[in-house]
Amino acid sequence: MPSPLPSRSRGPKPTKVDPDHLLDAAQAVFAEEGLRAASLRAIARRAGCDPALIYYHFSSKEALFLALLNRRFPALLRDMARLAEPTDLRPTPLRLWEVLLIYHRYFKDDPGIRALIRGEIVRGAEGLGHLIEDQIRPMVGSIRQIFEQGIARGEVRPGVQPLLATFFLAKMQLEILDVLPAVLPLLMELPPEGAVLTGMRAWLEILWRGVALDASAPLPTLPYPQA
Amino acid sequence: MPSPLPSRSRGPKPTKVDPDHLLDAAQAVFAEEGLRAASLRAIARRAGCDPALIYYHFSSKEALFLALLNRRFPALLRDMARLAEPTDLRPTPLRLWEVLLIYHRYFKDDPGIRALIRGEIVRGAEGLGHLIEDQIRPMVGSIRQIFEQGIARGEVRPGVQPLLATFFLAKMQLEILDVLPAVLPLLMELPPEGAVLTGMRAWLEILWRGVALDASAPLPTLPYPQA
DNA sequence: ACCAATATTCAACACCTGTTGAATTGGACC
DNA sequence: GGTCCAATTCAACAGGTGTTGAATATTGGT
Repeated sequence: MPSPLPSRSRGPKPTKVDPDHLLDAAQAVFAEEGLRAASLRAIARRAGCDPALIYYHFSSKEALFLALLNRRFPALLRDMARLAEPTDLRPTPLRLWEVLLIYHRYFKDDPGIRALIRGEIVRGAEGLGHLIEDQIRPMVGSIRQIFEQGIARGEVRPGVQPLLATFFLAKMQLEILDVLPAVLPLLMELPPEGAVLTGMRAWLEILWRGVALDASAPLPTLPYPQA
Repeated sequence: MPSPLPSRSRGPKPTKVDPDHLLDAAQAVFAEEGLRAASLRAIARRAGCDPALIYYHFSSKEALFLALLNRRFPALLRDMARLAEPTDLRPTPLRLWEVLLIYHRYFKDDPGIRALIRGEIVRGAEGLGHLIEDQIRPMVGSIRQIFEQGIARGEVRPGVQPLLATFFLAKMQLEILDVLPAVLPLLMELPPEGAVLTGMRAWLEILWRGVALDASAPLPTLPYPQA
């Protein structure tokens, strides 16, 4: 008979696929493929479900990505804002090191977001742009304040432009997280695991000597993140 | 009659579409869209011809892109190698400034290649990777030599790792060319035209103070490129 | 035991992609 | 004036993309 032979596989699964699991899969695929090349079918495959299910939980691919951003940024912004409070009287180089550590903490597992910040900003605001800017502007503001306070406290040279210094600090940290582990082993004997921390440390040394009022003053001891 | 009604538009045009014109169009589209998103149809549209014509001159999209690289890199590598010759006894900061200027000269009109260098290296060698590495390795080598000579001449701190310093110098220059003009006007009163040179200058000041043996020594006067 | 809401899949749509083979034309040479 | 080659276009292929509407199981409430 040409009966529509009921396929067994539809309907809810025994264990629900909750949206957070979808976000995990999406993050992984965005990380590997980049924002544009990551396909919903690949994300669905990773999550072990049908592409259409993504549309049950999120209204579009873009919405899925925005949800990904909103899962990560607010906490990052909070940490960054706390660090920039003027009541924090620790030496400026130490606070800048903390900035790098916060970056490291929030971005190390998420090349997808890094790629977005790195690349998509360049192309101008294509839909996502304005929202990213909303997230990035306060972050930039916090770091900038640290530099400004550093000048006011006589630790940073007055000639240094806080905004440019912020740009250098933050941009390079993204490059260190992204590119250094891939490139350093190719060109030198350093193992990839150590590359990031070695790079961060060398970077802060150069940047700090570059902006410090007294370049010959030694760096304070920098706390390393717990492995 | 169902005669095949001879279409008028085939055959050679009055003015040939030479491959170089195709490369120009490809460069423009790669620049705007990025390597992956740039379509052959868009390139053909820009060049005013049919997509199939591209396959008459180049064997594939990848070959087209490689031809683009080969049009730019050799001259860049030559300039960079000449700059790194040990007979060049000018002060190290001035030579580093020349490195930035060479970058500026060769890359300022080609965001496509910059995007490639910035992004595609990260994803590892997917076909293009190895060739890019062949072009980039000698470039990195030249800059590194300048730092090493700087140490030998007592201008650069011995503690500085030449390879990491090279990484910082070169990477940041790409960011300055790409991101700074898009971002600075958003966050500060600087006009976009001045952003690149202002950024380059501030960057060299910080980097040089960061790596110099005597951080209090003034920078030599830096020649600006002719506008 | 029924019913409604929820979570899931299937199949298709329209469109875009790199690529190719055949058809066609213009110009150069003899 | 005929012949050949180089340059160009057309039409199609096979595959991938985001997205949607309908069909279908499962679960929880009453």
